[in-house]
Amino acid sequence: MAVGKKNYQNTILDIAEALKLSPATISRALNNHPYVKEKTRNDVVEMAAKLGYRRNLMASGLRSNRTHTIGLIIPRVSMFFHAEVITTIQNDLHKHGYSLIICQSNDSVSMERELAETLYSSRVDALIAACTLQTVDFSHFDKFVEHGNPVIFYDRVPVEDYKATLIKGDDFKGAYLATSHLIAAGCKRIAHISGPLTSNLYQDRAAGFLKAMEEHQLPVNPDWVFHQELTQGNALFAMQKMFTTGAGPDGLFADNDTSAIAAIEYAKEKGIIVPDALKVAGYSNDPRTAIITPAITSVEQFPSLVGRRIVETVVELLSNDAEGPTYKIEPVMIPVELIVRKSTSTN
Amino acid sequence: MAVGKKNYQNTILDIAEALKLSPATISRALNNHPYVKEKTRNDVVEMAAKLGYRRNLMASGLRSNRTHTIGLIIPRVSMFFHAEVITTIQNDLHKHGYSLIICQSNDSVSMERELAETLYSSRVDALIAACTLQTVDFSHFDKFVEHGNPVIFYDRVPVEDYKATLIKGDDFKGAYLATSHLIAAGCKRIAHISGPLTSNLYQDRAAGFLKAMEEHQLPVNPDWVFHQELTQGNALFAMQKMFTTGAGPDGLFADNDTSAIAAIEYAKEKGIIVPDALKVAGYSNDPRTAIITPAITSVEQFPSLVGRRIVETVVELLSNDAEGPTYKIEPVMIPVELIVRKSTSTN
DNA sequence: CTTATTTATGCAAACGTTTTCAGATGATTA
DNA sequence: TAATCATCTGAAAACGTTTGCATAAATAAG
Repeated sequence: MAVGKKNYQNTILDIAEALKLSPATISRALNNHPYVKEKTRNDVVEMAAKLGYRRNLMASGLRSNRTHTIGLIIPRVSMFFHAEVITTIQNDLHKHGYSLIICQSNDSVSMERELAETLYSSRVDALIAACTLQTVDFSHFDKFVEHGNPVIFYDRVPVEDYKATLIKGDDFKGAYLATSHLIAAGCKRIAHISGPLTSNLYQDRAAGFLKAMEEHQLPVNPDWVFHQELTQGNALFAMQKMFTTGAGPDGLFADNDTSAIAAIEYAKEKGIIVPDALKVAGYSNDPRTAIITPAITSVEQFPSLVGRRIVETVVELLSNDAEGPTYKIEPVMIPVELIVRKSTSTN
Repeated sequence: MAVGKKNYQNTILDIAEALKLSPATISRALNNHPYVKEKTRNDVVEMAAKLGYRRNLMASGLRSNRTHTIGLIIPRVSMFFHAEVITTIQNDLHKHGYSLIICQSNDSVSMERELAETLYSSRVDALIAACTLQTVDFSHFDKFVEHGNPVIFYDRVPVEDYKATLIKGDDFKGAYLATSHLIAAGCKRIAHISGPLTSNLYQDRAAGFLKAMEEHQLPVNPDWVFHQELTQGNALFAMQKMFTTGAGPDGLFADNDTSAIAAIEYAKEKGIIVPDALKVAGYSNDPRTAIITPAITSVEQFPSLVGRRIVETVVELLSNDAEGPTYKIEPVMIPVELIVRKSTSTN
């Protein structure tokens, strides 16, 4: 049940001693400093490998003020969109020699604050954040900005001006496309299950929805517009509310796929035929939308493109070694695309 | 487009100066050292808050040889099982004051090696790893073991003896339960879509499958046992192979849900009625199994329990500050449970 | 052949903590 | 009152790198 702990360290000094060189030269050799003889460099690299040397990032970070580590704060890793984004971010960052510390806020603002503090303690070179839906105060990110560390917001971004880079999907357009599509498919009485308006995401989607309705002079029934946390339970509740009193809607635009799926399941149970009696469109193109019967029309957000853009931005901002800008003024926009499936078909 | 970079640091020395104390006292106050006066401690904490001080983890880690950071290597974050495990690990570790560095190997052995090196460079206090299916050589983890850092393997674990802690699901039982259930539901000709036998996971599941078949004296058709990467494409290919020549199987046990889902979709397309003509069971209880029609019987692996056990183990091993054991000899077993759904129903 | 320049190395001081050791203060006991 | 002990604090040395400055060796220019 027990085993002893060896504690030998292979440091730069061990290599120096073995080669009768100074630690400074070893450091330079390993960092590809130009002023080090070819042969010396080879010797050093060889000896390092032989001794199993691995740079101590704490020592090097402490001295050089760069950790080659990026922090990431997200609401949950398990959401499809975020999982995809993370994957791309991590892979791409790795190519550039950066590590990633991933933290989940569980959609709690206080946790988000704590995590920001922790990541600051780790002195990450930059911070990537998809904030909580409730985050309206962004002061916990100030320290990074003041310290000159790039901060990149994506998905859920601050509305006010902030010295950070924004990377956002075209939520207005996504909602507009989905709603217009429902209208084109013949829907006249369209409901909207929206997220809370504290987040820019849902503000934009609500605007896109309204714009499409307005353009086709369709009335918006206020009893059919829900601003709520986008959970399965809430969606079922909304469906119940709409379908137990009088004629329900003939079209539904849901701000996420979990809600759309719940709606479909409610409809199935109540014998409401989708898409004949009710057409449904969701958001995010979660893989589940393709599997359920009927498959659900949804808005693709290109998560891996989001991830790629994020890394591009981070790397660019960090390469401005000394005195470059620490953020981009113009937000980076990611396109959206409507993926049409059975749930909105007309025959 | 540009913004200047401020570079003030709030260090322990700033607090010391402001309070006319020595840095040593500040450090002790912040670390709850017993020998520091109540009032002093309060003053320090207050001033630290006022100055927005945050401990520099690199400096502290360098000195104290503890980073309070744990490394995690997994094949992919986007797989449901892993996403759940991660979530729990991260949340629970955070409660104990540890951060988590998550790395994806993308199921590539060479990437896994690289990541292990990187995490060693970061001098994480412990390493948690779910290895690649192809990982048979575990030497890249040796450094951690030699250095006295706990290594915890889960899901995919080394078969040979290794000075690390193993946390594994009861794969044998899971496969046995699923197969027995198919047999009880009347299946006589059962196929098995298995993963590659390089991994203990699939060895155990294969054994469980065979055991159940044997117990009921059912013959195993070698043409209906596939050892392959568990992708959608491979599963479709397997289905095609089984159903284009002669009478296909009347039962299928798939080692993951992606394969089970692909099988259902193949069956739907070819007009093979599930569960009447073919019963299907999967593994992992992916949320998609509950949504697809028919819903799929699958083996629940309790990912969040896995995560909880992992953290318990890590914390315990790390609390043996100086000279405790660095691993547990007995593997920690996580139970499984068969979740029965429509895809195996008898009427 | 000297002098300037480039290339290659070493010395030593940082980086911000923690921790050992010793010293100071105050309380308690002989 | 002196001696003992527990409680507090400070000085200084680490931890393993990187890097500015100085110097040495090799090369180029005058």
